[in-house]
Amino acid sequence: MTETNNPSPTDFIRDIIDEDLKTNQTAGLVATRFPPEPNGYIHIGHAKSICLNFGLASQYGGTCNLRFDDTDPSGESLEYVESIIDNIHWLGFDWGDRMFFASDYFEQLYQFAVQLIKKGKAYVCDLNADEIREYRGSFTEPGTESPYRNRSMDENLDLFEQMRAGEFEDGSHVLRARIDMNAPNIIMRDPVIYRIKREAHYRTGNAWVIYPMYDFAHCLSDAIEGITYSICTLEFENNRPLYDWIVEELIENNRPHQTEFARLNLSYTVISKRVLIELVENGQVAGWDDPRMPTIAGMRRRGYTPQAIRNFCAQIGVAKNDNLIDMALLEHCVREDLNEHAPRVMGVLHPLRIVIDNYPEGQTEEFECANHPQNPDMGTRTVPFSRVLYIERDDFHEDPPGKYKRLAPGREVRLRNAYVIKYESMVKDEKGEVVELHCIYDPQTRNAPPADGRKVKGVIHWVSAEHCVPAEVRLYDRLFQVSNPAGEDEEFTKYLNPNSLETLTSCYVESGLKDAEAGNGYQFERLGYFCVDSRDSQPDRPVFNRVVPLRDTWGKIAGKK
RNA sequence: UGGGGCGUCGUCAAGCGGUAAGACACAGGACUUUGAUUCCUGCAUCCGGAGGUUCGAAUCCUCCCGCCCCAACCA
Repeated sequence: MTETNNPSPTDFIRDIIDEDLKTNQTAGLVATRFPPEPNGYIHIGHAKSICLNFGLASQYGGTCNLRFDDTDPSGESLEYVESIIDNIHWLGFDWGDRMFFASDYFEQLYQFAVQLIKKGKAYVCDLNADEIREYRGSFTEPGTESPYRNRSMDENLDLFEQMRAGEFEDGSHVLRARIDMNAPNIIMRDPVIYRIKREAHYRTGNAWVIYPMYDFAHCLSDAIEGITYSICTLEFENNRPLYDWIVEELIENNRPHQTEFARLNLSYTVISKRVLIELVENGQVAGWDDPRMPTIAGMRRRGYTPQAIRNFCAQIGVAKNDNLIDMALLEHCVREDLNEHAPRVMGVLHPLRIVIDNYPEGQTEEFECANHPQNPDMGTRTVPFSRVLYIERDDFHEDPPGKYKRLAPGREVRLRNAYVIKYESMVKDEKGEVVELHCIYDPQTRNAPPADGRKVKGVIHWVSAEHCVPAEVRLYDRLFQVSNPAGEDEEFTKYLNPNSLETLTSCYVESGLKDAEAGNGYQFERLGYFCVDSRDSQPDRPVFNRVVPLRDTWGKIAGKK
């Protein structure tokens, strides 16, 4: 796969690796990992991390593991594991046989904990959660040592074994690292590394009632897998001293190192798993793969392409600045890819019936149309033409605004791939609404400019009423009305865009789209890119999702007035 | 408030002591049987602020200001 932009992106992480390689810090190895917790679907923010981790591995001839960080059974499930695997593959990355689960390391991790106890560096604490919090102190006050901090090694070993054996109630005991209750970094004030939780784990079932905490499991999982670069987001920067502490206590050689980068934020949406789960559970979207969701599944169903997402991730770069990336950049990447690859077709979203008065009744002819104006290799297709057509309601104006160059009383316009037609008359209903147009066509203009040299500026799309197929089209807009919903003080749902989905049920698309395959993307000329919905589309009743509209210079001009 | 991190164009982001890349966005223009695509052109005398070091500073030093993260038995 070739990225079209940023051919050789550089960033501070690559600088670090280059330097390490130069000074032989990792024996020439670059081993990364992508470590999702299977408690939700992955989103565009994860894509940034996936592109970084897998990208590094491929760039430096290293490896990137997929590791499920499944140390907290609540909320984790196989469904999520499967969706994550599917989504990463779809994005275009592969981990070969290097798929791992932190839960597979539970026994090893337990033994590491025992080792820590034997070194006098961990103890079983009987304080409850509230008490632990109180003893922890605050930003300004140091913590207080737990009364259980100085238990003997044997007692700790015995108690920890009992914890594992299920002798204690949930929450009654925890295993804590014995570090420093006065540490200015609160994370280092004897952090909890094991808790008792009687909850079935989706993989280990009821084999365990104690589970390791992230800080303990993650760094050791990295070490077990021989990870050289453990790349995570900025909010874990505070945890790095603990990461290093654990690794230094328990790992002799080839210790992994953590490097943090800024997570992605995207305008007009929100990409925190917690919030996305809420949207799904409250029914504010139709599911994890709702095309409005910033999830990989949602973007896929919407019609975004893996290449577009990868290009986007390359474009945004990797740094440590907090950021809010303009959604317009993502849309640009999507258009850029679709412009090159999507076949052109015609579809009418808001149909207006038009009769070509001088075209013989019952006659049909076929036009050969290019599937891509700039790329003849994409071939042609035939599109039927007849006396009665549908055009876009918007392409006719009874009283056209300035610079408008489409159809209007007295005007001529080119029917895309077909004839030039001229306005004759209109038919209105009792409400004064235009319901039908009558035009005449110029037979000389088939594939040719008007013989007398007159210029016809406007070009509009159309479908033949007799041949077209009815379709449903779903128009999507930004999920939120404010650029940074996560930054608002009030509940984010207040800023949901009520018009993020508009369903059009009486659209017509050209006949060739009758059996369009799910997932296929097309450009509906002059409108935008559309993708056959993978869930709801039927052979005789296709459903299209608008991936992204075409850039609309006219809309800007018209919008200004 | 203690600790950690970050401040370069509207949004991202290069830059690593030698005089501000690039992308998106935006604004003009050319071409066009998609008001699309493509193609030109413009868009930070200035790098959070103030001092200082230096022949020379976005890059080094000092102080100040602002934003983000940490007080889950979540990750």
